[in-house]
Amino acid sequence: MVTTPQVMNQHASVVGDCEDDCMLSKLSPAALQLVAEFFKVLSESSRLQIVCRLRNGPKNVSEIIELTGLGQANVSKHLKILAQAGIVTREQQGVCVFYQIANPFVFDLCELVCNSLAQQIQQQTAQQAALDEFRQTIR
Amino acid sequence: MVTTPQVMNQHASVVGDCEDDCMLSKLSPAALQLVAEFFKVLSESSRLQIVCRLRNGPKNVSEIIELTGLGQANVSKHLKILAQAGIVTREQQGVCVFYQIANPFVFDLCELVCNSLAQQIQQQTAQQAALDEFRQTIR
DNA sequence: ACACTCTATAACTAGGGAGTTGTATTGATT
DNA sequence: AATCAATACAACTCCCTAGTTATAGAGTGT
Repeated sequence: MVTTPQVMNQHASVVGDCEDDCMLSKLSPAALQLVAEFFKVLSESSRLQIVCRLRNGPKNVSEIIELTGLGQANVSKHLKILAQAGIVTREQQGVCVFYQIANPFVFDLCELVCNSLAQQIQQQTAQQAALDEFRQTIR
Repeated sequence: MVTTPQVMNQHASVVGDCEDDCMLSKLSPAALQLVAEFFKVLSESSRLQIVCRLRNGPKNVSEIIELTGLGQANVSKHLKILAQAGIVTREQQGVCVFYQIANPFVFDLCELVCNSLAQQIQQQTAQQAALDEFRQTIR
């Protein structure tokens, strides 16, 4: 299922067929697809919720179910997707299965997005305030 | 359509109802939803391709269509989604409409993901090499 | 006015994925 | 061995969305 060798080749070709002044503007479709798929894994609030719940240490599935309020089968599917994406790792201990964050850089990603969103909202509210002010001046 | 005021309230409540040792583990559902929606915008390779094409400066729609090979209506829809997410900005010049990256931090996001994926692949190939080596020793 | 180009939008189809329900599997307990 | 609890998986439904086709609108030159 995973096209690892192809990816490596594609990644090598990224440097090769560069016509623009910037290499990143001529990314191979396969590499873009990989990045997009990674973002897709993080693009569901349920999965994001699970990831956040694992922020301060490993948790087993039952704990995740209880913390998130999601259905058992649903959580199981999401954890599989997160594990396949390399975002979490799986470790069985007896009858329980513990999941934990594989690479904490996902929190860097989330923080970057949060900052950007906060900035956007701040700008919007500033514009709103300016509009309100203008509305008063013409009254 | 945009739930800006609610978001602000939710964001304020994030700090409030914190029971864990880490605030981020008790994120409000609304905030998570916003972050997830942002990731969703970047989770389509066509949109990611458009973003990458805009890396070295603004481009009008026709140029984007030509560079990406996507259909005209399709590109128009994607650009609308990107603009609504605040990833690109729109500027009309006569009959042409130029789009450009609103906040270059999206490239930081992509780079972080790329690095992580490259690291994963590297580990996988290392494991593959170890397996091949082992296979030879038992032959 | 007319024709032409560029961009946006509406309507439609097909495919994918989230959530649910039911079931299977695996480890622990008695 | 039997039972119970924890987790995974299969099958199903419903909704969302990417892409396409056709059309509309807006700016430009003749």
